[in-house]
Amino acid sequence: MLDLKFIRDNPGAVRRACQVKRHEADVDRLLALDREWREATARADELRGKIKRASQEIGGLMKQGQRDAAEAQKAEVAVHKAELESIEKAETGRRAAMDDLLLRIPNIPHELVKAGPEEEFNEEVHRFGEPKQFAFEPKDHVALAEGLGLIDFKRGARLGGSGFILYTGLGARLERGLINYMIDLHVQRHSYTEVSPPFVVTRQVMTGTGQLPKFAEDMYHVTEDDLWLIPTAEVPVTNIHRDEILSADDLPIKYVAYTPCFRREAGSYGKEVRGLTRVHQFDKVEIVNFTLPEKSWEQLDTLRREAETVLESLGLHYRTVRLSTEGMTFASAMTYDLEVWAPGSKRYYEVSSASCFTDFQARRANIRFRRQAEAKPEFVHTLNASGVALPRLVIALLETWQRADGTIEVPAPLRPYLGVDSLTR
RNA sequence: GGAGGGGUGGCCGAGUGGUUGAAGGCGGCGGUCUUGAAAACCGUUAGCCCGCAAGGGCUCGGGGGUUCGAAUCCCUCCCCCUCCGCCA
Repeated sequence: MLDLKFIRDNPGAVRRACQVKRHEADVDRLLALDREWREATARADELRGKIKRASQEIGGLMKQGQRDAAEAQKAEVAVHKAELESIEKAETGRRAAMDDLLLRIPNIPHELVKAGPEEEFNEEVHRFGEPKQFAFEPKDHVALAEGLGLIDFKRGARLGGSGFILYTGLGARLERGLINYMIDLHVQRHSYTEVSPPFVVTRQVMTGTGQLPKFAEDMYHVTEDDLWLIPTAEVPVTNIHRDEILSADDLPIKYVAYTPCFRREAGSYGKEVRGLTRVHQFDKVEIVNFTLPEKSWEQLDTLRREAETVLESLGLHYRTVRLSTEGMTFASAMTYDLEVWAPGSKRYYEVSSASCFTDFQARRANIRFRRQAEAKPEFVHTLNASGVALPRLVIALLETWQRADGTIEVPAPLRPYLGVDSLTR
């Protein structure tokens, strides 16, 4: 969330952010409530002070045995308390309304981010390799995976319904091998600390990273316990340091985590749902950073490169685009998407989003740091990137490394993880 | 799931109704001493909200209640520990 003080001082910038990101948020109502709330608070504080002092006096009077004087004071306190209670009642409701509005205001985009729809204003910033040319007509991943017995789409759907995948044989091993390969790469080459978090989290944690309250319908919810299945490892991993004050010496903190991700994808039926392109449960390796505020933009570039390394090491052609305001998520200030080329499908697929959230998540989750021992705590900046999401990586991998006979060459770095040089029947 | 114990400041730990935002210790910071360091000694050391400021208010796991007054009493929820049961 944004700093309420910032919103007071820059309502124009906030309204503009809502507009260009296409998020409805009632800034004017928030500001009106804020004004009333501050007034009420001042009066309430005054009354509390009076009651506090009077109570202390009563204590003294009682000790001296001056009962009558004490009773008189009590009567006075009762009057103040009555007023205080009525103010507090209104205040509680107002505060709740304010918090709710505040949590629904999106982060402010960085100046470099272009305002407008994605198709027009996304901006390519980097490109690696070229679309691979074949001497034969390349198949798409569904044909390849079914031909080699890597995935059983039909039986997967039998288990979880459409959008749930059953990997079989080498397909299952490919999944596991890719996870291990990517985690090892980030740990060994990029100095990440590996963590393995819960896949189900509380409401509070979902609010910390910005999924709640706005996006409840996108997630699987265990109502009995009010627990939520994570849509990305970003959620538990960013919240590791919730309500903590870190030391500047600890920063940057870099975590890598494998988790499955669960997404209801309500309302997106019929769109891009063939094979592995859009599924309800998928595996992902995620990288998360906590940084000093002044280092976060530089860190975003590093983070993006770290994600790109995965694709490059596997010999996949991709392009990196900076998303326009309408493509970015609610909490992000700047996002790069990595889009990998899938020659059988003849199109690019998004396999990673690298985002800087500035202090937006840190403020919600109350993650702070101190520059020196006696310094005031400040909010850290949080960033994350997929490093990388599996299903679409598998699409690109199968389609890129396919041979004319329908078998798949395993890229060299992956061979130790699979124990084979090629995927065959 | 059942029984019991417990959650206090960066950490340990005292505190069972009255000026306690909280003793004491450790740690941190500043200083004295020292060629330097250590030791010793002195001082200092929570966060949040409102306010230009002066200042005021809130916070002892969360919420609610009793009371003139609650870290201290009551209710409720959460978390941790021990034992029993169940179980991968």
